[in-house]
Amino acid sequence: MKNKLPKAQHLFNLFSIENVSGVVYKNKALKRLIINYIDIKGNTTITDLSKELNTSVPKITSLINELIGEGLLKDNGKFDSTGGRRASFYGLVAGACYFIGVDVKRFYINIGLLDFKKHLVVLKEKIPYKLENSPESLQQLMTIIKAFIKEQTIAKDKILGIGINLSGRINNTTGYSYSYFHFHEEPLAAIIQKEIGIRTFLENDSRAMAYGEFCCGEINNARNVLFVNIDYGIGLGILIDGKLYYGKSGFSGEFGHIPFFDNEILCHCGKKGCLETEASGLSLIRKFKEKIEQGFTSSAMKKKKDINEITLLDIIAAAKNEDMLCIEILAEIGEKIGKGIALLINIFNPELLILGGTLSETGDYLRLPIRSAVNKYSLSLVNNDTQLKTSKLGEKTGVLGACLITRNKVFSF
Amino acid sequence: MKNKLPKAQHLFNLFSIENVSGVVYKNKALKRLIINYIDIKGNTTITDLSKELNTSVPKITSLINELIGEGLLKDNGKFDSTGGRRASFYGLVAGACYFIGVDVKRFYINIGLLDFKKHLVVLKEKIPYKLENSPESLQQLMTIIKAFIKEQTIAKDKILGIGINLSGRINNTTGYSYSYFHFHEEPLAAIIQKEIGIRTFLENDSRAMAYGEFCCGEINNARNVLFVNIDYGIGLGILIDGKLYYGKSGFSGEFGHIPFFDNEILCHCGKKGCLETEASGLSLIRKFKEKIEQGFTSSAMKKKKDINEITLLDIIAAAKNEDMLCIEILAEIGEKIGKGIALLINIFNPELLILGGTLSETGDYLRLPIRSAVNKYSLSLVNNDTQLKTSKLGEKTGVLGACLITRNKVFSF
DNA sequence: ATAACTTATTAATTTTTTTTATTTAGATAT
DNA sequence: ATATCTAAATAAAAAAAATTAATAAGTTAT
Repeated sequence: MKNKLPKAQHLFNLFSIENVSGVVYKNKALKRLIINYIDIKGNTTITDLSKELNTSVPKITSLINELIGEGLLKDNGKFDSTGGRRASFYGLVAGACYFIGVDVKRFYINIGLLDFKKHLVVLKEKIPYKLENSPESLQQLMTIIKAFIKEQTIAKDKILGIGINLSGRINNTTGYSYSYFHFHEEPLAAIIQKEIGIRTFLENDSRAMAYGEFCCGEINNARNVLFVNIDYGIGLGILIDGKLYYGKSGFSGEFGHIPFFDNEILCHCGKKGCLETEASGLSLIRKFKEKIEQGFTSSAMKKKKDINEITLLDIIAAAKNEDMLCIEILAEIGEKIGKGIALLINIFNPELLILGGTLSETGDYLRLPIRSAVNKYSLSLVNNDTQLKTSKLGEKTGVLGACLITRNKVFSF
Repeated sequence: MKNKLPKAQHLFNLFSIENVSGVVYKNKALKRLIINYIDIKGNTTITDLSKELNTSVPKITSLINELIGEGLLKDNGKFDSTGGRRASFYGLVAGACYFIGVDVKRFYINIGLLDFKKHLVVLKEKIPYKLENSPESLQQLMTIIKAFIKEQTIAKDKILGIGINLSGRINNTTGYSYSYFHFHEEPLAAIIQKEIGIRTFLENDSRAMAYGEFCCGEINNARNVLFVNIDYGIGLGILIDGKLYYGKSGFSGEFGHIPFFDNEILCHCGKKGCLETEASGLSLIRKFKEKIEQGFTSSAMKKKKDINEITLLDIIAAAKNEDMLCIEILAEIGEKIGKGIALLINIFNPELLILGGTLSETGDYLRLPIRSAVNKYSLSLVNNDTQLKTSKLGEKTGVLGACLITRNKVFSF
């Protein structure tokens, strides 16, 4: 039994509780709890587990030994003494299994490989790709994923799942995507899974980023966290009591399309007055164009011939280079985003609100107007509770989230 | 042991898991699970519990017998046969303990007594009371509660807790009320508890109503439910996965004070442009006054000399009597509330949204404009998921919620 | 009416788990 | 360096719980 490498099917069986009952069921459940606890706490001792899980030391000992035999845990040496005999501590085996995360952006893809210990062992950023709602674009996406898998040196059957982030309406349970690649009767997740041969899960991009940030960012034990994804659109990931909130069909967090303005700007969702029409990357670009057409100048235009080629990254770069026009528009947009965020704080009273997404990388140019609008527009007793932070994980966030959500799905954590 | 009536302290001990471990802990935990399950399912059989809790039949049998001895459960006869020997079914003992719920409204109080089986055995509606932020008003509230307790014929020590609903910011964990009766260093809940001698918990009114509706209304197994309390103000109770959502300090659901309008109307919270300034009972009354002052007529004014004496109930009554002015204003307000609700639906993608509170009793006059605004302003894919219902529990809602939340607190369900 | 079949309950047996006692390993004080 | 203390790990004993078997109490088909 010893040193037997765990394969995909083997691991699924370890945790599946179908058709089991009685002692077998209880042992499986306990093993899952052990893994879960070590997953959160890192290395742990038998005594600690015994207290935490209200189970006797000998029982924990025997389960731990089984888990070691199954290749999921290992003995990582001894803790420093707490006055008596030193305790062995046990941790997850990093190479027990792997997960792939694919973060699909508008103009590129980030893709990564996560091991069992939640380390992102491979991360490829900004692979050129243009997200379009066409079968060709979907085919291209799958080609990129397959190429990535081929590059990996680990045993392929140790890859237990693929998580893919898309923007728009995604039902994570059924695997349907409604905003992109909705060509067939079959759920998109199933189509991709068939093509690649590994269990595949879809997730809304903002939600995945929220989870990545929650697991790997500085969250100081916060359990109720909002993640605002400020990109071309504006998305929201909601964590309640440490768990992602989906809503009935996984459409929660459509923050960008709340009716917030009394304007006549048509949103790409078909409605008017959406928050996104005046507080998003898209509206930033629209305002930038208007200003340029009015005769204003900006360093962002230096390298471009056509104004339609301007991307968010150009404007961010220009702002960082002290370009006045870009800084001004950012402040304008920030004030409106902040008003929207004030609304969220009033409704959720969260411990932490994280600003993420491409636009959040402009730093203070966006953060300061957001912060002052939040103070202005939310109840002070409520907003005093909320820490406002900017994501520090950058492009990693979405990939991490995709991997971690997949990991949870596979193990039903 | 048999027929020993449970007293308050005895019941607390039954469920407290402090300073216990090992087998004792596990048995207590299992007993709690049994009670919990019967609480939700109603009568249950030993076989059913055994499957549900993954515990052997003999073990469940012995625990059930203990619980019967402790006066919490009783044998309620036999189920109809399912093909073989008929199973005994066990249910809660209604009179095992009681809880008091106090729903404090602006101009009256509703108060009730709930038994262990969640039946509201006593309900006194509309006890005259004027909510003012003064020590006298607090004293009067406590006097009413004490009088109510005195009236009850059950053993006083069977009343395990009192729940009190107040509007405004309430921290249910610490027992502080920030909007009303915030006179002392000590939490308000502790002050009342000391005066009355029974464990006391505070709750935000909308949240309590949400919970009352969730437990006793028609919710069709929905787990993510929003309850919009349309009264003088506009509140929101949020249920996520069947549990009340509080936020960091219990200030979640400040829906009435989201920055939603670009107006100059000063809200009682101190800010401008709150949803409440144009979509609430207060704004309804303000608009009504404006119209009357402009020379419009209404049957609601017939019985009143002073326009300042008009209450929400007057306007509701007039609308039900086909008063055109009131109906028009209701439609106007409904449209705005609906726009606010559209926002909630986009963010929460709930299975169910319940309209409650005094104003919801106007029926279609308010519901129809709300419904059409919801369709107009929320994403159709998202709002297709959401059932919109009007509360049918009426004044009971808040009292039920207060009792049930207290019951959960006492038993840490 | 009786046999055959279901399912619940109870009793007996076996297995599992906890508890308690013992041993091991290291820290600290003398 | 040795005795004393603390805490972990292991072993043995005791208790608890799960199985399995047996019985009870019904229904349904013949």
